[in-house]
Amino acid sequence: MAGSAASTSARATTASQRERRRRILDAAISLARQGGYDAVQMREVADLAGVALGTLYRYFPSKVHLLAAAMVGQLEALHDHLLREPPEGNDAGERVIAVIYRLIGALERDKLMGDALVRAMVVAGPEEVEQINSVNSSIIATAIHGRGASATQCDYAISLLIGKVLMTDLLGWLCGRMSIERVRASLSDMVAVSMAGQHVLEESAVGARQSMTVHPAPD
Amino acid sequence: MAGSAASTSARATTASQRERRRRILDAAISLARQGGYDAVQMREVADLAGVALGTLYRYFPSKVHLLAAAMVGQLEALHDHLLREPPEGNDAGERVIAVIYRLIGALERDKLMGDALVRAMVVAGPEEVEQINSVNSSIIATAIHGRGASATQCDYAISLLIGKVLMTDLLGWLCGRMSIERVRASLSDMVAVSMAGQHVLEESAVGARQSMTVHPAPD
DNA sequence: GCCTAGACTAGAACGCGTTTCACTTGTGGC
DNA sequence: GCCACAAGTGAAACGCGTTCTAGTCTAGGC
Repeated sequence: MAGSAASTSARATTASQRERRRRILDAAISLARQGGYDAVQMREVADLAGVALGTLYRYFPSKVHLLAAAMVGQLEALHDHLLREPPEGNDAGERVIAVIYRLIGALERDKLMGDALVRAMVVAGPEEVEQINSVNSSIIATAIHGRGASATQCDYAISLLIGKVLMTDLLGWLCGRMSIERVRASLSDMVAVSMAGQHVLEESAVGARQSMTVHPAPD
Repeated sequence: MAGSAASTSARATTASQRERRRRILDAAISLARQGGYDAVQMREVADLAGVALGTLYRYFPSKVHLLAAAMVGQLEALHDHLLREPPEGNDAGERVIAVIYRLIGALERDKLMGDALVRAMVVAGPEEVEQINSVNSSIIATAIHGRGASATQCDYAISLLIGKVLMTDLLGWLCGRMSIERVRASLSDMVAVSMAGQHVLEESAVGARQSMTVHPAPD
């Protein structure tokens, strides 16, 4: 959904292959949900999905790839959800906070899965992270400009920065070194500072990052 | 800092034990320098340090602990260096950028070691990260207020945020998903935005710290 | 001196991600 | 029908972090 078909289409050709791929991802999510990163063991995933270990590795070349793909799916689901029920708030800051809190809430409800996904993404390779960042940033950018207006490059640069702090804080929380309150506080600070300071990026045209492709807004 | 010995003293009692500990850390750094995270293999470290594997694990309960301890040492060395030759710059932003660029330069010169240290710290536990963040943030905070003035809570909150973006970007660079130019650009953005927007934290009495009062969780 | 406790050593063993291999299955082209 | 080749299977094997075991060395108390 939300263009996910396009992002994962390069591989699966046969219907049964798409089906296998889905079963594998489901198995991974299921294991993640009940035991976090460590519980997602490749042999277990293969068993649960009903495929051989070698097949699992043919579909996902490593555990990190597997979890990154799972994360993309989850984020796209969140994005869909947000598009259907846009965040409320009068200014950009409020909307961004609303979105972030919704995401944190989701992770709190499913902390173990969050653990698996975030820990995987930290060590993921360029392509996976690019995909994830792309969804991630368009979520935040969408919140910044609200519905209707289109995201500027500045919006995107800001949302990248916020996304980085978000990721670090989530990781800190999941690894047990930050309380959820401190995560919320840190992100409130970050959003407040960003909103207050973002004008400097507009002026200086520093935000011209060409390699960033904004996730296409689906309908 | 110069008193770095104090921060690691809790353990070693005998002189020979301090000596062993130092040999182990040296071995780890040496291996890291020549092959990055993956080259720091516990058996190799033990061999190179001339201790048994069990002994290595008695000193450092895991590879991550070992590398985190090594990182603290390196950061303290950098901090020492910075205290001796403070960063130049007329305003806080320039000084922070100067410090960050110096750090990036050091890592560029020794990329493999950076890889080992940063990747370890990402998954390190609370205590280790606390130590590292502490040094890290005081480096940035020192740069913000320049020599003489004392760091405010706001300075500290800002330096925490910058440190998070810094860590994420370094990780992105070391994992090959960001060019060094993009790292520099991202951090320039971050520092610019922070300096332009930090006043909002001063006003709001730095709600940032322990508890969060402002936004009720939406959803 | 001897004795005990704890530190050190050498090395085997375990767990899990990953790779490899020999074999079977199924699917499109003749 | 048949062939060939990619995809899937099952299981063994490898690498490295980590743990465990059995034996040795060393320092302090009697």
